[in-house]
Parts: sequence; structure tokens; C-alpha cells
Amino acid sequence: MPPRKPDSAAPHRRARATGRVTLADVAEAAGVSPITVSRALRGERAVAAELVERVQAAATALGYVPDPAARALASSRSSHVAVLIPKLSNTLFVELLDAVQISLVPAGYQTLIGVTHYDAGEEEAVLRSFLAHRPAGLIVTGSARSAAAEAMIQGSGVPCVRLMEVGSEEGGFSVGFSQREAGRALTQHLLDRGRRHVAYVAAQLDPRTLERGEGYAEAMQAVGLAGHVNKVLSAEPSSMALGGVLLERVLRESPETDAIFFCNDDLAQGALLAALRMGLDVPGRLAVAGFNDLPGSDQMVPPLTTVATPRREIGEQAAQMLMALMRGQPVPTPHLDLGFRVVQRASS
Amino acid sequence: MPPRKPDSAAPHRRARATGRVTLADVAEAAGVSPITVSRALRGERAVAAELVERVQAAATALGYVPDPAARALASSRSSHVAVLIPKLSNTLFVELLDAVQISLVPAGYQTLIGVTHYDAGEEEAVLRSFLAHRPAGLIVTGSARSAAAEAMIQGSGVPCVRLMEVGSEEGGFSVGFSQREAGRALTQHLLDRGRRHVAYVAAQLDPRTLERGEGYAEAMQAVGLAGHVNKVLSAEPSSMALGGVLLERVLRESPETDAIFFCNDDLAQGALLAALRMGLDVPGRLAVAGFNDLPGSDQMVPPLTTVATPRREIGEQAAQMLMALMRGQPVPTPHLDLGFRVVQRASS
DNA sequence: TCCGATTGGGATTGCGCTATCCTAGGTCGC
DNA sequence: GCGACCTAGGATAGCGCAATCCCAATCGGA
Repeated sequence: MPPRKPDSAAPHRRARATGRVTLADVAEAAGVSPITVSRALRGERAVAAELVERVQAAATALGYVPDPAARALASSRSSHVAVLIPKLSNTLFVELLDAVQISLVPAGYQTLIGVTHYDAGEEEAVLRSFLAHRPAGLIVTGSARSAAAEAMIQGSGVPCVRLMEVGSEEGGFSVGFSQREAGRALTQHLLDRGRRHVAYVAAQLDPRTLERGEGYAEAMQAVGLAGHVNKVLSAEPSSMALGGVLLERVLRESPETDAIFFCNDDLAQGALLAALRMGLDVPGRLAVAGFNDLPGSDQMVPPLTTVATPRREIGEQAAQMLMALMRGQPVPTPHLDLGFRVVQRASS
Repeated sequence: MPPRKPDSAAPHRRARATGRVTLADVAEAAGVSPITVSRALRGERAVAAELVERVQAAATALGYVPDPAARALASSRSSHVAVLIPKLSNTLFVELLDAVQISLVPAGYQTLIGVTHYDAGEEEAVLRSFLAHRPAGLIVTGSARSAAAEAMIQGSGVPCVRLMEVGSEEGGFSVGFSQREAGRALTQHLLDRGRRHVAYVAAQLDPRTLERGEGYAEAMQAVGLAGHVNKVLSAEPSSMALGGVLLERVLRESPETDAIFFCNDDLAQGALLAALRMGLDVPGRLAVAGFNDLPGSDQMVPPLTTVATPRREIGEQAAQMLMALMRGQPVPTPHLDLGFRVVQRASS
């Protein structure tokens, strides 16, 4: 057996160790050049219909799947969409994420989720790491973004859509609703039901929570109840148990309170259950309202009055908007206000 | 001004359009070759301590961030870890995901989440798309994986850890606990409390749910109550509202029932609230128990008896195990059983 | 003293794809 | 009827990194 020379066999077509099917393989099978395959499969430029068909047939037959890394390297644009949310323990953000991802995945994008834990430093770190991936797009849920984080987003040139807040700032893109008006509307509802000593109770403070609180205060002032404004703010993470704790605190410190507007349904649900345990009459003695209409709020005893926020629609619309941006298409409504709905149930 | 020849300036150092800092830039700044920078930053091979320091200083000064796409292309291994879960609407999976991601992110991995919606076809599609990314690792939460999906996982050679089930099959890796034993233990608890007509109610059927049901049946048979075995299975997605519906159905169809073991806490919570509305005495007339100890179960009225499952630990341990696998380190316990704990509260 | 083994650095060569430029034919206009 | 434009394909050259090979210097043992 003659010892075969090491480099004699094939100068450009090395033995393929991995089973990976490449563009070149498809090109060979279809009898065209690699670049034509690339264009045919991406629908880029004009390729004769007959060729497109032949290429697609070859690709399917060989089970060709493009390599995202090579694609990202060559085009300096990946198929990733980075989604930044503050926490996974809040159902709101998870549903937002779910809606975004359901819209993006069929279009061939991968969602990279980044959890910031309401921490500016973490947010910057996550952002830095994500931007290194050259994401095709970015979706952020407005927490208190630091100036550095904003600068990174701006400087990256990556299209970015902001969620849950309708931005007034020129230039950006956002999908959401007015937290302030929602806060005002729910407060107005409680006032309409005859309540006068309405307290606003919030935890896990973030800008949206504070805006709702401002809406609350405005509604109170508008009916001459500025003196009754009572905001109870806790920096602790929101939870059902905390809702019960805060309920007791409010009743102890401000016994005249006849309605509580909780900044999130989990707090309100916890408060309702605590009221049940305490034998507190809701809504007789105290009206309770929440925010977001989370799962279970309609099951409470009594069912919880709340504000239904269109988070699934927000996620979907944001995904649509981002896809338009990523494709360079025009976006008719850069700041999309999807509104909200006060849902009156028996707790108020 | 003499017209300078096009290619005279720098054969290898083109004008850099993008602001991206590359390995070469760091190399130049540190006065070493690019490959040395690569090795120094990765801690690969031996590099003189003094050089490592100089390189790191240069990298930091320039704000160098490696390009994951280039890295993936060159090494055919990405920094992605793909995580497959059935649904985002179940808190259980979200917490699992959170725990996994908290462990993986600091180590430099990106989690790609894939939602399968309990659908084999979707799972295969997600898997195909993920495997094209050449992920460094894979974490799957046992839904009914099809043979095709299994084959893709095996064939890919990507290290894979399975969650929430302790596998008995040789070869694989898993972190979880015995669903069957947990089902048996909770049933035994109800029997110990003097219940005889214990029903098992499940929705969103998946293999784990069915295993719990088998444990339930075994416990019933073990005490000679095979005749009282009553499994109510619904294919609908699990929700609090459904819990109430199923509660009513069981009481209507099997009025002798004196305890219900719900396959998940959301069902059980819904049932407790429905009982409250119906004026049904829990645990007097009926004991109620759930599974997973989800947020809010301790807040129910009465507080819900359930099985606390170590999902955060499962997520963390799975991440640790996967990292060991990805680094080629040995894994002492390929099938890690983290157990469970029956939490007795006032509902039983 | 000399040779083999080891250590620490570099040069080269792609990974698989797309951006960019190029070219050979058509298709118009005036 | 001949230039100015398309149009549909291809050739070439990297994207930024790491695998692989290579080489010089050092070290230890007999």
C-alpha cells in the first residue's frame, strides 16, 4: 500500500469531518454557484424562478440549515433579538416575553432574554454582552435605564422598541399605554364608587409604578382630595404575602382609609386573601383594586377590580414594529398607544 | 499631493469602518500577536503571566468584547445554551428557567429559550433551529419528546441535561425527583389524615403529571383502596378557573369524594377559591392538596397543602452539571435526585 | 556534553457565509 | 441604431476568531 501524499487529494474540498451541509454542497447539487444559493434562499436580489426552485429542492434534499454564526459574521447582523425585562417572577413580563417570542420565532428570529433585576449595573452588563452578539433588534421594558445603558443602545445602532410606556421623546419607538392615565382612571373609578380616603400602595418601585402613583394623586387633587393623598411605597419585591402586610400597615396607620389601589395585582390578591383571614369586609369596609389583571384576579373572593393592560397585544405589536424596523420598512406609528381598560369587579 | 497607490498603505490593516475593537487591535496595543491575545484572554495554553496582564490591561482599556459569531464559527462551538420548556404560563417552568439562567449567565453563557407548547412538532422545529446554532449545551424539560427529537439530540453530540425527572435510562444526565414517589407521598398524607375517597385531578397532561397519578394509584392500592381510585384527567391547559370547574365536576360525579389531589397548585388554588364561593367546608367536607408549592399557595384560605418541589435547586444543579459537561469534566452523579417535601397546611 | 522533551510564542489557514465588485446579455430611449 | 441602463449570474475577498502547525529557547537527565 503506497503511502499517499498528505495534500494530494483535494485542495479546496477537504474531507468533511462534521456532517454539516454547507452552502457549497447545495450549490454543487443544484449546479450553481454558492452565492446564487445564498441569494435564492434569502430571496435577496433577483434570481430566476427556475433556479430558486432547483436550489430549494437541493437544500431540502440535503437537509441544509444555514449556520447562524457564519451568517452573523459575514453580514455583521445576527438573527437574535434581545429582550430585556426586569424580572421573571412577575407574570406581566413573562406574558410580554411570551407574546414577543410567539411573533418573532416564526419569522426566524431567536429571542435572547436578559433579566436585569431592576439593577442598572446588571442591565448594562447584560446589554454589553447582548450587543456583542450584534442582535438584529432590541426590545426593552422600561426600567430605570441608566444614561450609560441608553448611550449603549443609541451607539449600537440596533433598532430598539420600548415596552409598556408610550414615549413622548422624539425619535424612539415604543408600544404601551399611559401609566399615568391608567392610574388616574382607576382612582377615578374608586372615587366614583363613593370612596374618599383612597390610598395608593406600591412595591418594587420602578418608573411605571411611580407614574401610576402620579396619576392617582392627580385624580385625587382634581376632586379636591389632595389632603387625602396617601402613598405607601415599599422597595421590597412585590408578592402576595407583601400585599397582606401592606394592607395591615395601611389600616393601622391610616384607619380612615376606605379604598386601596395596589400597584400590581399580586399585592391586591394577597390583600384580598389577608382581608378574608382577618374577616375584613371587602368592599363594605374597604374597596380593593389592583393593576394588570393578572391570572387569578377574576377568581378571587371577591373578584378583584383592576386595570386590564393589553400586554399580549403590546408584545405582538412590538414584535411587528421591530420586524419592520429590522427590515428597514417605515413604521407608521412610532409610539403606539394600545390603551387600557378598567375592569370593575366585586372588590370595589 | 501625489496620488497614493491604492494598496500601498497597509496590506493587512484596512481602514476600520465599524467602531468594533478586534483581537488585532488589542494585540497591537499590547505589542503581541493576535493569537497570544486570544490565548491570554481565554486562559488557553500557557502564556507568561506578565503578558496575560498586559493583554488584559489593553483589552480593558480598549473595551474589547469578543465577537461570539466569529468565535462560534472558528471553534464550531457557541456560547449558547438552549433551554426547552413546554410553556411560559406555568410558574414552575419560569422559575426553572430563572434558576438556570442565573447560574449560566455569570459563566458567560447565553440562554436561548425555546417554548414547545407541549407539541412534538414544535419541539422538533425549535430543536432544529437551536441545534443549527451549535449550542454548547442543552437543557430540556421532559415533555413527551418524540423519537425524532431524541435522535436529533443524540445525533448532535451536544451535552444535554434533562429536568424534573430522574432518568433511569443509562447514559443520559438528569436532575429532578421522582414524580411517582411524590404522588405516592402526597396521597399517603391524605390517607393518613383519614381520607378514603381521594381523587386525583389533572390537566395539561404530560408524562410527569401521569407519573404522579400512578404514584397516587399505587398509594391507594397499597392500603386496599383500589376501588376508590378516581382519576379525573383533562387535556385543557391548567388554570385557576379550571380548578374550580373540575372541583364542581368531581363533587357532582363522585359526591363521596373527601379529598382531592390536584396535579398542580394553580388548579388547587382555583378549587380553594371556588370552595370559598360555594361555601364548601375545606378541609371539613373536603381536603384539598396541590403540587409544586407555587407562589400564593401559602396565602390561600385555608393555606394549601402541597408538595414543595426543589425547582430552583434543580435549575441550579442542572446548570452546574451542564457546565461540567461542556468543559469535559466528569460528572459524579449523572442522575441527581433532589427529592421533594410534603408541605402540610390547613387545607388537609 | 548532547539529545529529547517541554515551554512559550507566532504564522498560517480556514470556519461558512455574504458584501462588493464585475461581466455578459438583454431592453429601452430618443 | 447605439449609447444608457437594467438584469441575472459569478468571482473574489473578507467578517473575527481559534485550530493547527511550526519554531526557537530552555531544561533536565544520563
